[in-house]
Amino acid sequence: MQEARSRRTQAERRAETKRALLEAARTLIIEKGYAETGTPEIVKAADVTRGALYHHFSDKADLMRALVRQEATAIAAEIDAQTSTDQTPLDAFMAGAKAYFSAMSTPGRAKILLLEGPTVLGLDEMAEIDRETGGATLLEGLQHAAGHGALKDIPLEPLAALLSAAFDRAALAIASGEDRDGYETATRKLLAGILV
Amino acid sequence: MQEARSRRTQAERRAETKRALLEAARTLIIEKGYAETGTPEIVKAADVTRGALYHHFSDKADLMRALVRQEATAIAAEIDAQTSTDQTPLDAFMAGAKAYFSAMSTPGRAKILLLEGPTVLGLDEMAEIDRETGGATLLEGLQHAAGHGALKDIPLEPLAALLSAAFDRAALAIASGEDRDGYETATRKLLAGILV
DNA sequence: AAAAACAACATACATTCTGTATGTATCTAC
DNA sequence: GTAGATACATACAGAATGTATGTTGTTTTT
Repeated sequence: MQEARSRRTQAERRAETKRALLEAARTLIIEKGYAETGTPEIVKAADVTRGALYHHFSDKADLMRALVRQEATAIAAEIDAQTSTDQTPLDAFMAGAKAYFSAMSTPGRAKILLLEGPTVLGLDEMAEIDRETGGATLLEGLQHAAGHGALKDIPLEPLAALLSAAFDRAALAIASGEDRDGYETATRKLLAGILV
Repeated sequence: MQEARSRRTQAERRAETKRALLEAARTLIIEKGYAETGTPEIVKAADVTRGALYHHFSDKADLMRALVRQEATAIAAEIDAQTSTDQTPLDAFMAGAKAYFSAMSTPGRAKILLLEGPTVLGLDEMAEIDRETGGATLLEGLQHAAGHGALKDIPLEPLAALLSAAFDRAALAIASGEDRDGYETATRKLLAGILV
């Protein structure tokens, strides 16, 4: 006869184990960084064994990959939820920027997505994850604004890359507790300059 | 009686060993990344032993620190050498940006200073190295421009951080072989917008 | 110029991590 | 209820890091 605890479906076991691993990895990696966090430590915090980890993820980097995807998806969802009705292009961009700053302020997210992620997975894969989870919004916004006559003679893809980097930097600063108003003002002025 | 090869002064031995270690580490870390490059591999390429490495550097990260300092110093020197007579603020900034892009195009530098460095040493220490090697130029330029009436109502330190991030992103793209003209044009437009 | 002192290495070792291989328990399908 | 698959556990091999200790080369002292 089985204990009452037992009788979980495979899908449930799977999901619960992966969840526990991701949560443990998230906490530890945010606290100490990817390289300084060993798999023995992760599985101990998750209360599973290394066997479970390597059953669900091909290696340690693959666990990090899942973590990055999880955070990227969460950010995209939060931003989508805040996308209000369009105003002027400038206001629309600023609304997006503010939503991004807020979403990135969830403790540890900036570290995972902007610091550890790129070195562990590489820039190319990070860019692809960004694309898949809906990160092309900025370029689309610029193209939309360009369609209405603005941004003459500015190559849009490089511009989108520059602005994206600036937003990331602002998000990192704000998430680190630096002057939020200052960064938002500077961001607005930067955007206002090119949107004429 | 000693061989002709012998009779090196301590300072010479020291300098030569450190040079060999830094060169080997540089090549390997650029090629495979910091985490994937082991100290056994580094000392083999440098033709010394791990004992020498740990005699001159407190640990592997300390070797990376020296490498980052070396590249940061080299970049600062290259930019200083190219600083021409001042034109308009916009032209002065663009001259600085172009010099930065060129200096960062030395193969591998962008990877060391913009990718591996921040994760190994942390953002705070990278910022300090930047400061020591003369990286405050951008903020000083903005303050100078602000003294002549421009940049009204824009907090300068956040703005400098945003522009610095944009420049880094451009440098990384250009060093990766992407469209240089496009990034320079976008950079100029971004600067022109705030310099009125 | 020999000896003592010191700096620059070299070697050996203990610990820890990663990934794999193999074994066991739990669940599903028939 | 039994066969097969899936989820997990345990054991192991290889490699890397940092330290402790030994050795060689250089400078200093007398």
